[in-house]
Amino acid sequence: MENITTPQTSASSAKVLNVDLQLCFALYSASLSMTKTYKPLLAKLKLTYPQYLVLLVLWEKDGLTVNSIGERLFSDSGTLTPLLKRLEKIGLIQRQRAIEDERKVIITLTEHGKLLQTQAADVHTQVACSTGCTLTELKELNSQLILLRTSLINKLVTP
Amino acid sequence: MENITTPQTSASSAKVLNVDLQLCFALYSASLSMTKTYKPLLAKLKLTYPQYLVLLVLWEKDGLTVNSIGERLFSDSGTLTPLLKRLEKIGLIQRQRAIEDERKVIITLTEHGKLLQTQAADVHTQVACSTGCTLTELKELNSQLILLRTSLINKLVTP
DNA sequence: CACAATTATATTGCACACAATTTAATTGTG
DNA sequence: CACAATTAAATTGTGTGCAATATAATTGTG
Repeated sequence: MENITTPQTSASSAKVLNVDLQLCFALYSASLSMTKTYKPLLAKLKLTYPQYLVLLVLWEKDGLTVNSIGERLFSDSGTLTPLLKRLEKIGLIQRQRAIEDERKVIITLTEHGKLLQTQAADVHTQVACSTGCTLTELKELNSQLILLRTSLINKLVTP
Repeated sequence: MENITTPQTSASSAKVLNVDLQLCFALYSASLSMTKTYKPLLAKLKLTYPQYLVLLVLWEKDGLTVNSIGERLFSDSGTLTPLLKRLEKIGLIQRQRAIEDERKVIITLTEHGKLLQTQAADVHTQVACSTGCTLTELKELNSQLILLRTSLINKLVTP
């Protein structure tokens, strides 16, 4: 689309414009496409993708606080509180204040919530197939995105 | 985190679970981080990232219909109509029905909207720097994400 | 030309994402 | 111990993202 003649040192030149711009959009649109791919599969379990992420965290380690879940998923109480209330409403989790520190809310899976893990197992596989990527590709892309995310988050806190 | 012993043919094994799971989440969280990186930069221009994307499209080619913009950005009227109304409200674009086909709404940049392009030029560069990637890396990641997106979208229409 | 089908946008409703503020509990300090 | 500071969630408000539906204009067909 445009010819980049900048040397391969760092992405600081004005010529970078379109490349980085394209990357951001590629990231943004690929992420939305991924969510759309998950949607019909998760709909069978009556879940949204963010709700599914919370369950993944809880299936790995149950009884976490809202904050711990938020740290794992890079989101805060403004997002999590209403989401968790919905998960509670459909009977997948329980929310209860910690006895030793009543500021904390402990999230626990119900039996139904635990059982859902088995049904959800297929979901991953189907999405992985839809990516059309090999395992190696998935793993490489994964590492690159994690590096990118780390870089972006670090620049956020210390600009 | 877990040992994958599946051969490198396709991502269809049950062992894939956590890897693809990580990729989807890496994509999701990297995309959100990117938006957060843009946020303070775009706030100076009183823009959100999706609004900025619409302007990018219009700066490239003005006078498009809602649909054309939607095709470019992979989004529909449900998202675009309110977004475009906000851009109109802050005086960056104009919305007017096409005279030859009154179902269509033509989006045109105002003078203010055109002038904003200059001020927005810095934004790309700053975000590119925050990625901590070289140009080569940005370009490669970009291509991979486009491939991934294409694959996902194709699987969506023909499952 | 009437009228069903199609097309383009708008509307509605729900679920995030996130900044900013509030509330309530706990901790630290004099 | 009182009280300011801190911490953990919840709340509020704005802006998407998207499915489903509605509305209005245009096109295709008999």
